[in-house]
Amino acid sequence: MTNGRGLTSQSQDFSAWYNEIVQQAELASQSPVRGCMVIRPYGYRIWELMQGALDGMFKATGHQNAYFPLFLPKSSLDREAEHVEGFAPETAVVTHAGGAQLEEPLVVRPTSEAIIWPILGDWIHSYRDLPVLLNQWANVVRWEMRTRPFLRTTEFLWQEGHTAHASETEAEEETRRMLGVYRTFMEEWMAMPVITGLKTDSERFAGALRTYACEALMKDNKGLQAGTSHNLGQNFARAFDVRYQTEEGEHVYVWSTSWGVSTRLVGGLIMTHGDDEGLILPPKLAPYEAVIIPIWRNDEQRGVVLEAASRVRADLEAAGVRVHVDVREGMNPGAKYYDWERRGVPVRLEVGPRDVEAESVMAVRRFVPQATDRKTQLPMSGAAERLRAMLVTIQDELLAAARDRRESATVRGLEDYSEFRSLMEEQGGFAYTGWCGDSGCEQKVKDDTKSTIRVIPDEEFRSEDVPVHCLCGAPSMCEVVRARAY
RNA sequence: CGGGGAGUAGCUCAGUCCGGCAGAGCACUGGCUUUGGGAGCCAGGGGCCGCGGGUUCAAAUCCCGCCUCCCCGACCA
Repeated sequence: MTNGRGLTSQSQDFSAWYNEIVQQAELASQSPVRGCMVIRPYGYRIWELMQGALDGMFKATGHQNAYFPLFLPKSSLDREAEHVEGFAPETAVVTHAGGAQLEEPLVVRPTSEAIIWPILGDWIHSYRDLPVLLNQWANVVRWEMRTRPFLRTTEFLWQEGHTAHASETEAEEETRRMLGVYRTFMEEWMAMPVITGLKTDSERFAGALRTYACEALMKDNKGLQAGTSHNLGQNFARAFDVRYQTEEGEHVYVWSTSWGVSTRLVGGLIMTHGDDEGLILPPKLAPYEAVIIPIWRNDEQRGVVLEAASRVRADLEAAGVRVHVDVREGMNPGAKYYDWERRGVPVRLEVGPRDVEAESVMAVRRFVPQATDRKTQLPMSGAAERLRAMLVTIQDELLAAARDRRESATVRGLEDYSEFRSLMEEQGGFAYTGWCGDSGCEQKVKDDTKSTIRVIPDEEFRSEDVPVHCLCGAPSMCEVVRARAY
């Protein structure tokens, strides 16, 4: 592994470090097709845990799952002008099928608005049909020029929420509600702190009125757009003629939203917590929260130790802990330690003759903050309770550490452009600055520094002393968070 | 599309300059010994040397053409 201390300044090292974790933790591998990715079982399990948590949160907010087709007629994508302009360049188009040229080309969905809205039009007639609150788990294809495992792949897995509402107010509430759901998930499950806020027009979803986003800061001090929630206004309703009849008998366009997070979150997880030894997983998203390593010197000990290990496993499973006993033969305990450390398992439980003798197990943490013991001896009876408490602590400490890291890489109140430039050039990180509101100025800063306005932060993230000047010197219209980003 | 690098065993690569039996480490298979921080020994399996053409008695190696991948840009809600 490359040296972690070099990670903030040398993006090439970080890139190599990232790719190595993806491979060595067996999260993903390359596919024969350019930019596509094979998600391996261990990596997929992490995604499944994410799916489970998110899906529960969607259900709790009244959403239902549905599934819409992979292909959309090209003419359908063309219906919303801004939408087609934004997506057409990166779509894959099927021109031949069934041994013949198709009369109308089919677009492999880059997102599903253009297939969902023609269909929802048939479902929605009356104010009584609203709101429609749908979610879809699916794959989408976006033919990006440059790809990176999990962060930007040609095909990726995601969920996309699509809702229709009777009023603008309701749609806006929904947009904000789901942004909040994402934030809760990212902080409480991924232990990845985020800044929420509004995107500028240039970064807005193609076809949306407003786009909100969750922005996280990775360990190399680059930003990651972790999730977006769009208020689509009546744009898609107009484009696909989706109207409903009000109580008063009027026919009016519905207001809609869409929101999504993807397997990119797995990449975010790696770059938020990983270290020189490999992956570090927050307990809530770890395929195994604990792995038991049995240790023995001879056959007699082997029997005793394995018996004790399976007893511990049974106790932990009964307590709802995801646990695995590593019984692989012909592998030293040390080799197993390294193996599971690379894979980010939060706690390793060593069970050897000494432990059996003492009726205890040795718990060794993967993530060890300052002034914390790496190893803790747990009594064999009651190990489950102690371990559960330890996992809760680890989850909290990971979030706290990630938040500290982000804060120490955050600069506020910067008004001097050359200072800003060298900050982006050298350290990176989040910079809170003013913005005049001009998109030309936004573009110039991007060209000069490769940094972009990540969000216009929500109130709770704003600085106490908001800058009065934009980086260009003009009066500031609002505070913005700038960073180089993935 | 521009700049740079690389294609040889599952992986990482040496060998190419200077043509002469296809190599190493890791991984894999079998056996024995091991196991509290990456095990050791022995035996074995595995190759269109990216593709096509040329030069030569002889090409992984030299020449010509093509293809692919990686990195840095351009692109990216």
